[in-house]
This record gives sequence, structure tokens and C-alpha cells, in this order.
Amino acid sequence: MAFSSSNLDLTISVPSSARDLDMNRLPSPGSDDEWIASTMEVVVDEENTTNDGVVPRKKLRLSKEQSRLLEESFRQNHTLNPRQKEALASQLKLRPRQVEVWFQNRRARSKLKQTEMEFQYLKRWFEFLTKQNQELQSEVEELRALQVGPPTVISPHSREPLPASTLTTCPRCERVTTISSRGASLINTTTSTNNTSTTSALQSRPSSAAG
DNA sequence: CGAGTCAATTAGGATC
DNA sequence: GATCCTAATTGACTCG
Repeated sequence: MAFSSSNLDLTISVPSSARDLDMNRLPSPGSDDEWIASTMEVVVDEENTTNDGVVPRKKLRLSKEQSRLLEESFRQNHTLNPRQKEALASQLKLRPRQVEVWFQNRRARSKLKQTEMEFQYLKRWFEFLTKQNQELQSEVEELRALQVGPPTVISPHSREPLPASTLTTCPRCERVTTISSRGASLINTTTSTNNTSTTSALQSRPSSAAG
């Protein structure tokens, strides 16, 4: 069995003898099955088999140049059509299946990274909302403490006092509302500075996190 | 039904 | 030796 050495530093060593097997070798000519069969022929020897005759898996390590090229083409496209796959495999002296597997794993890593980033973002967003909620709760408490008689609510539109109403907390959003004869109207209980921070926080929220 | 993709998993090798 | 990274396998699923 003769394996030509390649200029890429991708080899597997067979422990029993010091010989190296070039993992990048393309089948010439033939299918992946033939390539695997020829590889197995080298790998299978008595010292490399377990008691039940199972051949231990040898792991390919991609060279830096191979990884660089794969990353480069991944940046261009996250999936490859069969022709691109063949071309890339041939360029990298890998089997198409290996290129395919690399892209598959790369997509998985990419997705995992994205999920981790989204998790971090949502975590920070949750912390922010919790803090905001606590602050609003405190304000509600303060307002309740100040409430001695029926509240006088100034209309933000007319600047005129609105009819007597009842100060309550919306059970859904926990914002303070007034229930008046004209129906429920929202009172902004936050200060202008708080309002600004809330608005800017909302505006800075990246839409990508939503989906 | 075959090809392609994905999620889950396994396992080899590097690094600490 | 534990841990991390990643190549490779497997089985389920989708789509034309």
C-alpha cells in the first residue's frame, strides 16, 4: 500500500510502526467507499484492533491553511452545493464528505455561538427590566403613601384637573392607572429622567434578539 | 424515495 | 487526568 505524502501536514500515525498515513489523499479514481476501504486496509492490523475486532477511530486534524480556506468559504456561504463541495474538497485535498462534515459542524458552532449571545443579551435585558420594575414599585409605594385624599390628576393634554378618580395598579403591566368616569387613563409615574433612560434602553434593544 | 440538513452524540487529540 | 475543541457518526426529518 503506497500513500504519497502531501505538502499538507495532515497525517495520521500508526502506532505499531512509525509510518504515516496521508489522510488527505484523494481516491484515484474511485468513490469514498473505495477510499475508506483502502484506508482501513492500512489501519487494520492486530495491534490496532480491540478484543472485539473494532478498529479505533483515527482523527483527522485540518491544517491551518485548510481551516483558513474553509472559514473563508463559510463566510461567503454557509452551505455548499455539490459542485462547490467537490471543488473545495479538491482544492483542500480532502474528501467531499469531509468538507460537508466540516460545514455541518461549523453551522452548528455558529448557531451555538449565536444562541449564547442571545442568552447573554436576554439575561441583561431581564436584569434591566427587573431593576426597572423594582424602581417603579417603589414609586408606587411612595405615591400611595402620599395619597391622602382623592388624587388630582392633571391632564397631560389640557393641563386641566381631571375628574376625581381612583388610583390603582394595573394587574397586567403594574403601571399606575386612574379609573375615572371617562374610563381608564395611564398616568406616567416615572420622572422625565427615568423616562428617557427607559426609552433609550428600549431603542437600543437590538431587533435580532427578538428572533 | 433519495438527497440534503440538522441535532445529538461519540471519541481522538491538544492543552492545561 | 480533566477539560476543551472538533472530526465523524447516527438517526430523524424535510423537500423535490
